[in-house]
Amino acid sequence: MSPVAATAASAVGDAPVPARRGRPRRADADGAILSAALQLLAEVGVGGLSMDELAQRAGVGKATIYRRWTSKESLVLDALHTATTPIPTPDEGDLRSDLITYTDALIERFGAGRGSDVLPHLIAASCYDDHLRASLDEYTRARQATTRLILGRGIERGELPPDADLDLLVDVILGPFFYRHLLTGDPLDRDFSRRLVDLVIH
Amino acid sequence: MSPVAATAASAVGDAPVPARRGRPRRADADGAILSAALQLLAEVGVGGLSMDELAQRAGVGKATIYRRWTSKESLVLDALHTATTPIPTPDEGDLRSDLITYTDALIERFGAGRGSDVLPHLIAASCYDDHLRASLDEYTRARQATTRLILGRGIERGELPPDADLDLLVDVILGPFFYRHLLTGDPLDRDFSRRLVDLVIH
Amino acid sequence: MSPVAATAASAVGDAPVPARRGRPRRADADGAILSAALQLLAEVGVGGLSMDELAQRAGVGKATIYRRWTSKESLVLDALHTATTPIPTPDEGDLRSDLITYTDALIERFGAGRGSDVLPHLIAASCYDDHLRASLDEYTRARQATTRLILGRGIERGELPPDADLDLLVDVILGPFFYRHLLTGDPLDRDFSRRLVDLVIH
Amino acid sequence: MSPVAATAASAVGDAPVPARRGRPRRADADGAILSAALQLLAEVGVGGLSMDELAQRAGVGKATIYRRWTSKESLVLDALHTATTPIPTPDEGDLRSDLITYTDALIERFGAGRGSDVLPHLIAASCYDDHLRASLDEYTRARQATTRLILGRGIERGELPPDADLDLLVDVILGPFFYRHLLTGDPLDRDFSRRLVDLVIH
DNA sequence: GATTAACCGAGACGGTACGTCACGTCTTTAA
DNA sequence: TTAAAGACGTGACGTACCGTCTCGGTTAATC
Repeated sequence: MSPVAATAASAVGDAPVPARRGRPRRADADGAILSAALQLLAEVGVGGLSMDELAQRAGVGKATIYRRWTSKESLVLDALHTATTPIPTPDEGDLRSDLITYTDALIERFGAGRGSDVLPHLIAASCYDDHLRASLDEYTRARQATTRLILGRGIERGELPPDADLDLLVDVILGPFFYRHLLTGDPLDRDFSRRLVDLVIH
Repeated sequence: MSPVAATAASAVGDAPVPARRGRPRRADADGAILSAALQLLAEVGVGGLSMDELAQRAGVGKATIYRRWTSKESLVLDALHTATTPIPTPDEGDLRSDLITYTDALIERFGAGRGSDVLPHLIAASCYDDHLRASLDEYTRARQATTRLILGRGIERGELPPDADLDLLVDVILGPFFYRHLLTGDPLDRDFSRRLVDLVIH
Repeated sequence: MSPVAATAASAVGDAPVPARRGRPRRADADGAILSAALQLLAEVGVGGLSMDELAQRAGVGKATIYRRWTSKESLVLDALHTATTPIPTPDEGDLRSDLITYTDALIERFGAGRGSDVLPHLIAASCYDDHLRASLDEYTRARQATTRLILGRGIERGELPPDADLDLLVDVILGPFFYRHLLTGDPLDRDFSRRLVDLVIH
Repeated sequence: MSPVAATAASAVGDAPVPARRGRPRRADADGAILSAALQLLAEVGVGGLSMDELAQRAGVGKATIYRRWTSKESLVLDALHTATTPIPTPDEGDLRSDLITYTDALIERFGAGRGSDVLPHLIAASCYDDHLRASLDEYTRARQATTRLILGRGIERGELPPDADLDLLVDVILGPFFYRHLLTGDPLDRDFSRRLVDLVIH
């Protein structure tokens, strides 16, 4: 989730200044808040992160936080976003290699937060918060799109039959990762990703 | 999770009676608490379930609850357990039928709690509570065992190769269900389970 | 006891304004709390006064109360203070008259709270709470000072010998009142005060 | 307060045994409870004395305590009683000496419990508990009776006028002690008792 | 000897109040 | 107008005691 109602002068061109009146928003507040949030996340997890503590660490008023994010969780999601470089879509000319490269990257990402309460907490919170649900969905959709892109290239290359059920294949590849991460706790390693990929593409 | 410090004569033999001293626990309190919890769960979800309200509805002191469960979530898990008949392991002499029967039952179970915050909440809470984690794992393991049993029969019948990677197949079948339920929100229906099963068993 | 951390410009000079930052304390909350406390005191005494009930009656959060007073008892003392006009120091030009006037006023004050648990409760609580002890002492000292002032004027007028043991006389006059009020329960009436005063000043 | 419903064969004579049926009360339980109470009183005062802790220390069930005393405070009063030898009535043939001897003894008794919350707590509790009030009154009356006896002897010896207001004198002597003990905290020492006695008897 | 009744220690019971914490909002003064 | 500060009302938390009530077991006096 992006900051709410960002000043969004954004676009390159001229934009004769939106003529915002009053004191301008502190430019560095977003950064201060997000990095304080990351620090706290690492220390106490989402469950232990209190907005009072966060505001104090960021040297910011609580209202400033609520002016920019609608909830703790959407802020957390943003914080993670800033700290996370997107996983690139591999394109090595070979379906199996691409899938393995991508799933290995996924594993690494999960591994970093192993034992963390972040994703579980966000999923739980998204039950009550539509904005958060939407933001979380963005990430989910992005991962699906990447996987689907890889699979699509496989079809183009004839590595998969043209009528392959891509929607299903995507879920079959990604589902087991999240299942293990969230529920079984079974190890997510390179061996697992290879066996999974080989199963899916025969 | 079973109530804390269950009488647990447990061990096989006769066990020379633990000779429980003091006033015994009210036998019907567990039931009263659990059914009040189920009622509240249906009304307000896990997030809205307060221990004060629960104690009042169950006609019980708060201490009585905390004496029997270590946390709200382990209680919730217990409540769900009492309200849930286990999904039987189908055995229709045919791998595909068995898998579809089982996954359809899973879907129905998910569907019953659609939009519910229960599973997400339990997963999140299990990050902080080892007992809860263990209890939740029981359920997870039970589903895996059932699936594995179905697949094992398939091997016996020659419907799967004898060296099939059962661990992986189990995750490939169950993973996508939880992935959709927890993350994508995509529909879980009979069509999905058939496509998934057909993919997995060729 | 005054509210904790009172704005307390206090000091003599101009004090360059403490420049209190943040939202100021609700000005009327003290009054609302104190008058709700008085109402509850009259209904249920100190022992029956619960902070939850008090907060609700005052239309205030519990935290707001705890922000301003350290304990129920110091709050009670404050409440009584606001509801109590100080007993004026009589000055009728005659020692006996002054003492009787003052002791009669004391009796009336005691009588108002007859059967009340307020003073006993405050004395007991002051064993654990130094702030409360100090506040309670203020009242005690004020009564002693008034009595001593009356006696001092008596010395000036020659009604008492110049070397009279004022400290002792003060305790001899006030002690029996509290002794009866707290311990014996014997009546505190005008007759008693006259006999006491006559004994003390011969 | 004596133990509730004491077997109370009491009266000297015959009393052909009340023929109590059932198991007799444990003879040593009273002692165990009282001494545990004294120990706890010294450690944490009346306010910090919990019945659970007391029962545990005495190696006794809570019901056993409540069978013998109606309240924590009456038990405390009893405990103090057992630990306290009564102050003897001095009779040295001289009013001043007798009073000073007695008041010095009183001071010593107060001094032992200096800073203690016992008397304040008992006074406060007696506002709600009539039994306790009565028990506490016994002590108060006993002190008054002793003082009055000393003064009466003084009248007999002609050291006080025959029409002296004994009720008042008693309160004038005892009142200041309790006033200082409970309210002012001023020192209670031999000097104080001498000055007080000399003031009262001229 | 069997029965009965009151006691015993242990500890669970329904309650009530506690003081703390975090929430998201509101209200100041300052920039 | 936004900022930092921090007080606000709300409401849940888990704990600590209260005084009562079972339990399974004694320990007498009565039958």
